[in-house]
Amino acid sequence: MRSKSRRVAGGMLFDDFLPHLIATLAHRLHLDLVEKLRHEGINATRWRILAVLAIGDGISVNEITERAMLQQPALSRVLINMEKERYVLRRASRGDARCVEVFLTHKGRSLFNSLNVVVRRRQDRLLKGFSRQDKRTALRILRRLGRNMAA
Amino acid sequence: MRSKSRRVAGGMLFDDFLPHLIATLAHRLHLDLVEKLRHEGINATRWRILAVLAIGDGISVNEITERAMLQQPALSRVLINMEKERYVLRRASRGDARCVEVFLTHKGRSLFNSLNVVVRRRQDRLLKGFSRQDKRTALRILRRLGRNMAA
DNA sequence: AGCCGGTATATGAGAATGCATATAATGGAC
DNA sequence: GTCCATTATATGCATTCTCATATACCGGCT
Repeated sequence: MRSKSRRVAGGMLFDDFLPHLIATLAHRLHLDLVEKLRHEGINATRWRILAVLAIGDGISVNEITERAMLQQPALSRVLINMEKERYVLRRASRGDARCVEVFLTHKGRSLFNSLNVVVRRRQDRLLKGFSRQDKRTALRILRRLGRNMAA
Repeated sequence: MRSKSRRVAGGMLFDDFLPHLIATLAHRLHLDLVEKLRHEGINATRWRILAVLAIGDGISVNEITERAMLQQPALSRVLINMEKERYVLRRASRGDARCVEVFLTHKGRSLFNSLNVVVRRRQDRLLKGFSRQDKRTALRILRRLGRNMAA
């Protein structure tokens, strides 16, 4: 890569833009997802919520907040709306009346499944040209980045 | 990785959540950046704009729209605000009065430079534990993903 | 010159988000 | 039981984003 000495306009070193590259990638990944979902009338936030619930529902708002990396007030409102639209069901916990337990409805689960089909199709495009080996490497690196960030 | 046959709650295949993993990574990258910048009172959108202009300014709003991957109305307003705060300078193009040419002011450029220091410091944490070789690989993969998406 | 389709930017209205704070419920000290 | 610090969720307000549309300007045609 030899980026250390590559220059761009203004005499800045290319390395100075590495953060920009990563930010750009993150934004691209986001836009890619958003575009996939727009036709289905759903946004990235809701999609992450659906995925979290598909992995395991009956969890509290707080729990979803952490798993979907959202802020609690935002999540609270989104869940209320998603309940109005019958994608999820909110129920006060028996044990602790402060907690709201959230469940995927059948409608919500089948939305997630059908979105998954669409999303995976485009995901394939993202990995176009990657050999099996490349994919393994990519996944390993992405996970590692994720872990470093979570730490 | 053998993800093909790994199962999670609800009998779904692990692969079904790959898109979720990628979306999660993108969101994490975004949050990481946002956190880095919050203390400086700036958001991810403005940071990408500063980076684009630092690479080369005197370009039109349209041009920035593409390079920073924003929607034009959003960019228009942000630039107006950034001009009020003296980070950029907007000037009607001499050749084509429809176009607005945008320049970084000295204030804007030094903001970008100081942000870059902060951002790169945390970037290092992101790559903690990566050997020189690993970094090269990571960069290669990130670029490749970016290219595939842009295509 | 005057009209017109096309292009660049701005603006308006509504939804989403972030931050601060209010409400509701818990568990424990007394 | 009652008071209080703590936890879980909801709400208010200001800001930002998205979508649709308006305004301003260009270049070519007549």
